[in-house]
This record gives sequence, structure tokens and C-alpha cells, in this order.
Amino acid sequence: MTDKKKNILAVALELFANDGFNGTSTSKIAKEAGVSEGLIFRHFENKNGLLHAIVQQAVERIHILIEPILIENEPKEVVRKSIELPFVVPQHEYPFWKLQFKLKWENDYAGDKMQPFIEKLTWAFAKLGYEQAQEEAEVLNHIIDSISAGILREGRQSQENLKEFLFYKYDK
Amino acid sequence: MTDKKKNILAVALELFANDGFNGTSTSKIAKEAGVSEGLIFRHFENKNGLLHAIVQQAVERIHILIEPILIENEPKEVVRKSIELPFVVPQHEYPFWKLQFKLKWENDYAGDKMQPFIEKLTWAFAKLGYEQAQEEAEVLNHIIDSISAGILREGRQSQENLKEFLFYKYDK
DNA sequence: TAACTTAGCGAGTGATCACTCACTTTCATG
DNA sequence: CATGAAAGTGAGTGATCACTCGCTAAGTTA
Repeated sequence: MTDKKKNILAVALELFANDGFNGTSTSKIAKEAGVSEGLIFRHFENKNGLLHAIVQQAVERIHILIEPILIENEPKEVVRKSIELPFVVPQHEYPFWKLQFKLKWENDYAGDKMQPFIEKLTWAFAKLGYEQAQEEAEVLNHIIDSISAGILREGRQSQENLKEFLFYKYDK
Repeated sequence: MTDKKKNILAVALELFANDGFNGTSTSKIAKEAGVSEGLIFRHFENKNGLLHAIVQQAVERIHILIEPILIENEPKEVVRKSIELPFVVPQHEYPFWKLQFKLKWENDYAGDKMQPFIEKLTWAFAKLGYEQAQEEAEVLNHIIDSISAGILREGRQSQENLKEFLFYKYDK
């Protein structure tokens, strides 16, 4: 992977996350990345291919984030780490995740990459003696989803108070 | 309000919700609405004005939805109706709300129109003796937010099981 | 070093974009 | 019925869009 190709990917990610896919022109990407416009199409065939290359990383990035939860075998720790999930995302990855959350609203979006996570949560709640582990897991997943969105839009600090509250609430 | 103007608004709403603002051309709106393209600009000045006219309705529509909750003075009923909120949205309004959820990710989005709702929820939880009413309200609001998104993307039935579960969970 | 592949450039291309404008039709009111 | 305003048209407009192509520069391998 050449430097220029990396530049294109990084700039495109930033612009797609901020201005949307249709709101970002290939000429603007080229200009900000310091490359010729033609190079984008040499490397990625077309604009959709560029988006695809970016989205490709989603699966691995999600896996990196949730792997510590998946291999955890202490139920209480599973719940605790799940609550912590939105807060451990590195700040420099925010544009990437912002784009992912945006893409959820595109018609041809694949989802749901969080399924293994939900299953692990269900397992944890069952172990902890919750009566409806499945629903409990889905609800906590909703909370995590919406908190993540809040963080990506308004910053980590806007949701910080909820972290401690959820620790307390799910620890009883 | 003339019929053609209504047509433009209805078609634009549908297309904006499905294909996004930048993904929808004024010529396509005109064609599907059965009007000349020039009429759009006579009525709404420019494409942004058209979007603005649609978004304008958001405040009133939100108010219609949450008013029954705001005037309720039985705390338990406030919580119950809040949980029910995502499920009482009329199906024909889905495109409208889908667009609203999409617009949350635009940079110049105003939000947060749900503040009075959160305050009422906080009041209800306080009345019910919850120790941290504020956080409790914020968490339930997150749940409702994410469930709503799930309904708009995958249909009401995909979240139906959570409704009863939440009734049960918040009734104890 | 010769031959070949990949990286990179930048001036095009037709299509489509949001928007304008001169014009006609419809409609309300005295 | 006359008149003026509002509604509606559709052929333009320049700008910008995603994308192409002929070319050169840089690396790689025999």
C-alpha cells in the first residue's frame, strides 16, 4: 500500500463521515489528499469501490473492539466491559465509526455485525440468573448503541455520567 | 397550499428519506411529483428551502406524539406511555421519521427536541422513588431512541418483544 | 541494462446538477 | 369582464459530477 493510496483512504473516510458519500466529490478527495483525481480510479475502480474499501475495515475493527468481551468467561465482567465499550473507542477512530453509523441508514447496508456480541451478552445474563436473558441483552445493546451515537455526535464527556450509573445498575 | 405544492413536499420527503438529501436531484422530485422543475424553486426558493420546509414539521409532529406524555400526571403512566412511544408512530409517518434520524448525522443539525420529554421522564422516575432519576430517564430515552431506529429500519415487529419486556421491567 | 509492470498525472468527456427566466395559464376580486 | 397576482411551464445556463485515456515516472525482475 503506497503512501498516496493511504492518503486517499484517510481523506475519503474523513470527508464521507463529515459530508456524506453523495456530498463528497472525488475531485475534493483528490485535492485534499494531494493526488491526481485519476489515481483514485486507478486504485479503487470507482467511487463506490472507494467506499467499499473503507467499509471493509468495519468487520475487523468491530472484532478488535469486542474480542475482549467474547473471550471473557466471567459473566459480570462481560456486562461490565460491554457497558464500557462505547468509552474505549479511540478518539482518532471517531470519524470511522461516525461513517458506520451514518451508513446504517443507507438502503443497501448489510448489518448486523454485532450479533456475536449480543449472543455473548445473552449468555452472560443467563449465567447471572436474569429471567429473560435474551431481551435483557437486546435492551443493553440498544443502550450501548444509542450511547455510542451520542458520544460520536457530542463527545465522550456528554455520556460519561451514564457509565457509572450503568455499572451500578447492572451490578446489583 | 396548492395540490402541486403538497405533491412536491410528499415526494421530496419520500426521496430524501430513501436516497438522502444529496442523493436526490430536484429534477427527479419534479418528475415524480408531476410538476415542472421550476415550480420547486418558485415555492421553496432553493433545494435547501425544500428540506427546511419538511424539517419544519418535525417540531409539531414530535409535540403531537409526546403531548399525551407531557400532560400525564400519573408517574407510572408516564413511563408506560414512554415505552410505548416508538410503537404508536403511524406507519405512514415512517419516511418522515427516517429522514429525521438520518439528519441527526448532518453537521448543522439542531436537536435536541426531546428535552421536555426527558424532563418529564425524570420527574416520573423521581416520583416513583428511583434514586438517580436523571440518569434513569436518560437511559430509558436511549433505549427508546435505539428501538425507534430499529423499527424504522427493520419494521415494528422486529422490536415488539421488547415492549412487553420493558413494561415488565419498569413495573416492578 | 532491457523489458515489463505498477504508480501517478492532468487535460479532457458527456451527463447531470441546482437554478433562472421569459413566458403562459389559472384564479380571485372589484 | 377587466386586471393583477399567483401558479405553473420548459428550455435554457454555467458549474460540477464521476470517470477516461494517453502519457510519463518509478520500481521490479531477468
